[in-house]
Amino acid sequence: MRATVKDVAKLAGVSPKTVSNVINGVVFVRPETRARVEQALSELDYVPNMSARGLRNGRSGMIGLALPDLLRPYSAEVTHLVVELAHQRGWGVQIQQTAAEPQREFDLLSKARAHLVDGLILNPINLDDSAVMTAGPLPPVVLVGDVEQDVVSQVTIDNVAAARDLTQHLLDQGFRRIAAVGTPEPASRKVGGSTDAPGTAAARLRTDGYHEALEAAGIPPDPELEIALDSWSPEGAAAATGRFLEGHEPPDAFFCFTDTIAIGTLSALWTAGVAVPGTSAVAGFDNILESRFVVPPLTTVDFDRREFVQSALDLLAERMGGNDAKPRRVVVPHRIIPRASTAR
Amino acid sequence: MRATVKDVAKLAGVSPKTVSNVINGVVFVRPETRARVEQALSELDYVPNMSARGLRNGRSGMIGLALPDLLRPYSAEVTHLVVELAHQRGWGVQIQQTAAEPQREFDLLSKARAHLVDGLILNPINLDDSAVMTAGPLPPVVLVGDVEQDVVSQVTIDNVAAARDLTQHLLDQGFRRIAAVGTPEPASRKVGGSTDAPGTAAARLRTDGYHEALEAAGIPPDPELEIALDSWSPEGAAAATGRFLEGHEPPDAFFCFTDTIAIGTLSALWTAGVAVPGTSAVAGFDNILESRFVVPPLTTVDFDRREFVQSALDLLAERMGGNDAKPRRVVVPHRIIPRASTAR
DNA sequence: TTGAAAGCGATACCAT
DNA sequence: ATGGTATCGCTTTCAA
Repeated sequence: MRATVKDVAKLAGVSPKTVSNVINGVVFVRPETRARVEQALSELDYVPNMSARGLRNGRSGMIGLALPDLLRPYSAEVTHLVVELAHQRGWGVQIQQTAAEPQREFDLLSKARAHLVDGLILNPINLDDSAVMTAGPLPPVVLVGDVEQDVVSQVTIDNVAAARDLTQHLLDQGFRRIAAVGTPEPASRKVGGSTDAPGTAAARLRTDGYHEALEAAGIPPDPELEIALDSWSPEGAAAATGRFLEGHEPPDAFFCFTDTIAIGTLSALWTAGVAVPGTSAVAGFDNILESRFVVPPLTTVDFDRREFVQSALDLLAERMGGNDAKPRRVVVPHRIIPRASTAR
Repeated sequence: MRATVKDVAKLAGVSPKTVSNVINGVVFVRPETRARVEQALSELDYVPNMSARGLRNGRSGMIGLALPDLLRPYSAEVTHLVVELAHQRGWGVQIQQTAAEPQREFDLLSKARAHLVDGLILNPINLDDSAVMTAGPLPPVVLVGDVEQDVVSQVTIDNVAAARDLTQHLLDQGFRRIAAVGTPEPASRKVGGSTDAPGTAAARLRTDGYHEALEAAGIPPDPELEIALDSWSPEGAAAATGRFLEGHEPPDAFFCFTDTIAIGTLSALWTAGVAVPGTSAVAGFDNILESRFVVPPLTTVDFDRREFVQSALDLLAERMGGNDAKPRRVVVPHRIIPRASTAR
């Protein structure tokens, strides 16, 4: 059986309270008492029982992280940073994937209220389905990503501006016929009751920015050049781009709504024998680690992911501190990284 | 204040025990009693306190997952599967990254003994530093990956055979001068006290397989063709491959010890203007999702990741079930996926 | 500064 | 089938 504070107290000849004081190091303990307790602590190889501590304190020392799809390199980068930066604050991270069923978000909310996690970082697919819009008291929650709301704190980038800037970069390169890959399903094709494809909120905002830039350049958006995807994956992008190329001349450029999509599009173009750069250009979004190393290196939208995650944790800490101030919204700046994939 | 079993019991006019019985649904409860309790449950929006339950039951319903580096697409795939398959068993997943400091493995072990997690899936970098080799009783642990041990259960692939098979594939394609990227630092270059580079155990085993295949073909391994890396990353691989190309003619083929490495090597070859396939071939290891979509599509070693993770969870469940049988070892089969990157 | 005792919330044993 | 009660391990009043 594992040692408890009582065992330690008995061995050290003190009371459980004193042991607790030593462990938590808040009040002053006489050095010799402290030494005796520490001796007993290590002698018995004492490990505190977190469940008991959590029950007593009402805090678990863990936060939850809910991402739509853990499979993507982007998710890996976010997870990596959340784990590292949360660790610095002494928090553990429980991870959850929500794309499979929106229900999962509610599960996590429940777990939060069940005191299994003290707070939540949530990347909702779209706000309508999101559990945060539910009635009732919320645990500390911070949203990352694209949905529009002011119920809880949020960290995001300006998707519309970023998409506009990237499209502008393509226009500046002299490209006129610019396809967008990852746009939302056209309304006409939406079937009632079906779940939206992943990334819907981002898809809409990025499409808006793309349209704005085109229109500002006097180019009417062409629905034929908007390629919707079942999923924001290389598979989906390669398949959709391949089908597109069967029915259309290669456009001057493809604006892919994530780098992961761009990898699929590049693959389809390679298969079809379309030169990149040369015949078509390709740009992505997110600046994942791999995008510098794909062939050709990928022009993309970058933002400081560490700052992004750090902000999320700051906001969460604010909430967890019992701060009832108005939810805050942090917008992390972005910039275009031009690389060979959009060279002329 | 949130409702407790007591509150529910009072409202339903029953005892806490009955409420517990209804919630956990083990023993029979009279339908009308059950109905009253369920009514009260939802009326008070009851959420069980996991800390309390954990304290009482000695189980938290969570498992820990410790990977060296969460940043890699491979880690993302493993994490994705662990979360999904653990969810099916009703387990939550707490995630930890260990490459930064080996210390972290001990932290997780501690957390396990602190009953914050009921079991652990550990991918140790190398066994020497691993916390599982420490003395003392271990919580339920399953190792995934490459180290040789028989202290705890383990799921792995046959790295030596896989590397041999892949090298043989390259030989079969007619390549003779085959470089390996990701080999362990030569012993002479190891500085005392410095931490091993990530993936050391795998690096050694894959190097062994590579050597075996070469020797079987009558080709003496050439240390000049063994390219060590600081880290198994695209950056590291691109830099090392670039340096290699400055001093050497391009070899017939590069055997990269992960797909992530291969992406970096492909990038460096592209930058140097070396045709792939054509002048050099490139092969990877792991068959990450992206490898089918890189340019050119990457020959690699595949194994069923779902089976891999499912086995790990099976083994863990065995341990967590209090089974004290001998640790088991599951070897998941592998196969070579030939793609364009090693075409002649 | 330290000790004694109560209590966090859920569950299991022992009754009935 | 259900109720009373002790208990898990820790922290925190309240006293001394």
